[in-house]
Amino acid sequence: MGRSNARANDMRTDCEFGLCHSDRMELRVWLRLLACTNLLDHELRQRLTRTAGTTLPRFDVLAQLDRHGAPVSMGELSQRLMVSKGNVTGLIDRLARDGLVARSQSPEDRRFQMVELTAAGKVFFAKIADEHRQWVTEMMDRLSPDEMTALYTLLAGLKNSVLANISEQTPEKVE
Amino acid sequence: MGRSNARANDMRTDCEFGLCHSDRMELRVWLRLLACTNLLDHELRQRLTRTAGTTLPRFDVLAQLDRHGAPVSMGELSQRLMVSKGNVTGLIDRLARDGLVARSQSPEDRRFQMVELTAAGKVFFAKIADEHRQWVTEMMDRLSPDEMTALYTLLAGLKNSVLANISEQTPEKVE
DNA sequence: GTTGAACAGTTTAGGCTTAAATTATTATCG
DNA sequence: CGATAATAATTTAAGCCTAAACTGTTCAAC
Repeated sequence: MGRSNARANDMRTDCEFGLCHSDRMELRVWLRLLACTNLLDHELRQRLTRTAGTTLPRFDVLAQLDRHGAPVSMGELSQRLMVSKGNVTGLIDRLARDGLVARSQSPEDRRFQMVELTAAGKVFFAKIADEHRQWVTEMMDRLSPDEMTALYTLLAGLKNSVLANISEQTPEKVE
Repeated sequence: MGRSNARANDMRTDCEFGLCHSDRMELRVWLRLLACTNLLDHELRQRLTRTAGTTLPRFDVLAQLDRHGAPVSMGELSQRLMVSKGNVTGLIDRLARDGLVARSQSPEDRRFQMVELTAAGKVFFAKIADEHRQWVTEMMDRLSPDEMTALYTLLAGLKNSVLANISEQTPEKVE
């Protein structure tokens, strides 16, 4: 924040000429990043709905539970999925209603609600997970392995940059 | 995806909990892309809420209206924003309620509802647009200009790849 | 032990989002 | 001209999402 670099200030003055090529680069990258994510996201949601009658948030929950392989608390699910706790409550409500996950109160600490996949949930997830992975692979098939690696690396840098500037803003961030 | 369980516990350090050695590169890129977008997206939403009492969807509507500079129909807004028409109806309802946009029925074809910024809407948008751009620039400040350019180019390739795989019609290519 | 802070989860109110059904208007065609 | 199709927008039902308030439960300090 206070470290907003010299580059940004130089651009402001250049804006008088209406060009600001470098200054607008960040916005361009952001908008293109958003476009890519939204395209993939919307397509994955539609395919999940049409072929499996489910949604991406539900899929993400199932994937987390499948990966972990053991009961997970609501709070940990919330952190892993990067969504609010209230949101998790609703998602688990609906997944439990459909018989795909099961809740159980922790005997050691009765504040904790532990969640895990039911047998039906495991079967269901196994069926759609492979399809999901194929969809993603397919939609990126025009990028070469080198391009994928380069993109992967650059996104790591971007993520670190954002994380650094977020934790500056909110220093009391957990963990 | 069941084969990934062995490494489940190693992944706690990162936000991309879906990652595993056995997964393909495409999935890793997708999850990292999602992580970057979500981080930026969530932060921008929070700052918009805290500093301006507004939201990203509302901001996007205002930006479109500001850019176009003339009354736009609901349907065109829907296309430009890439959201459903019903969604636009609700967004414009709330923005009109707050006095930031104005509706008017087209005299030539009474099916059309034309929307434009009010004077208050223009003032409001001008105030937050600059802040928004600074936030984005700031959060990407750890990437060099070369890295930004490389990322911008790679994302164009990704966008084209996705577009090619989701659309039967020939998509307009981005640079 | 009692009290109060900290924590896990739920509830609530409001907004965002979509697909599908509906309404109102315009265009087409026989 | 009149029936019908197409179009623009809204409404509806359901789910996703958050912040903030609230309910229990545990724990620590007195």
